[in-house]
Amino acid sequence: MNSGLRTGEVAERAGVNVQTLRYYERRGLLAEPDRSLGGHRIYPPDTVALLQVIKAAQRLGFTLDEVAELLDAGRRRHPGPDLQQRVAGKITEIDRRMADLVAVRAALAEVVEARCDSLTECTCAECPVPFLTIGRPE
Amino acid sequence: MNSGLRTGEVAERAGVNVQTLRYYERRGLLAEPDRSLGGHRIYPPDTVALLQVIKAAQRLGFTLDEVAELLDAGRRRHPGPDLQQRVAGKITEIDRRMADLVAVRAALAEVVEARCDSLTECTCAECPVPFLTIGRPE
DNA sequence: TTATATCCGGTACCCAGGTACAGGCTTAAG
DNA sequence: CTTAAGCCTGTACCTGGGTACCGGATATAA
Repeated sequence: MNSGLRTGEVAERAGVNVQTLRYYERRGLLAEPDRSLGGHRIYPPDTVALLQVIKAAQRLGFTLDEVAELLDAGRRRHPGPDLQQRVAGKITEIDRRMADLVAVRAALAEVVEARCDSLTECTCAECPVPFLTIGRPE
Repeated sequence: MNSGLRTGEVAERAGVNVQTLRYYERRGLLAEPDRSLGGHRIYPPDTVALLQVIKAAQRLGFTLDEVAELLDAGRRRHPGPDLQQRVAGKITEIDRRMADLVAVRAALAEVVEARCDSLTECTCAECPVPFLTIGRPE
């Protein structure tokens, strides 16, 4: 009787669109759930948490493919250095991104402080197009 | 004789595709340049720098629309608090993003340290699904 | 002058990540 | 039992940010 949520319930609780559930299923992020006799999906309740994990990872710049990989690298036990390695790689990536953000934040803060009037041809001698050198291509 | 670059030159120097120049023109990021008698675009040399600004801004998470706005908010003088305001807004956004990154970095570092074996159901008591609470929806 | 490299505009396509719609079946409440 | 709400599959479409291809015109060097 209890446990088992329908698509609509899962979607609402996780704050995603119903279609998105099916999309994630196709993409391999959500396992195919059991079905009711009539063919309706019945999700285990922790699906909501899983979706939150997915969304969190996504907000942090992982693509859906990466999320999928991470999840199932995690699921097939035997820790393996696999997950460890991926995670380490991601940390490096994050560090790079943070460095970029720090740089741009500084640049933007300068723009504010100096009361710059333009990003491209600011007239205040002190901030010669601060954007130019930021976060250059890898 | 001198000054005035052709699409190919600009593209190469700025490290972008030739098509991208035309695309940016359509999007209003690049002004329509002068043309040769035969109709070929002739760009002022600082276009290369402008493209670098655009690319930098983009890497930092501004959409092309935002970049376009920022650029022409900047171009029409009378500094106005307009640019200042937008920039301040972006700083706030960046702070949020950095906080997220810091959080996830910490979470990932824990995963590594604790030798977690899964992101969703790690067996090591100390790291109960660290991802879950990170960077929640605004 | 003629070959070769570029450029032109227009249109079509690509990828990621969803979202919408149509037409039909299922489920839960009354 | 009826009926509305919800779900099903399949397919089409959307946004953002480009990229590719076409047939034809231009530019430049030998």
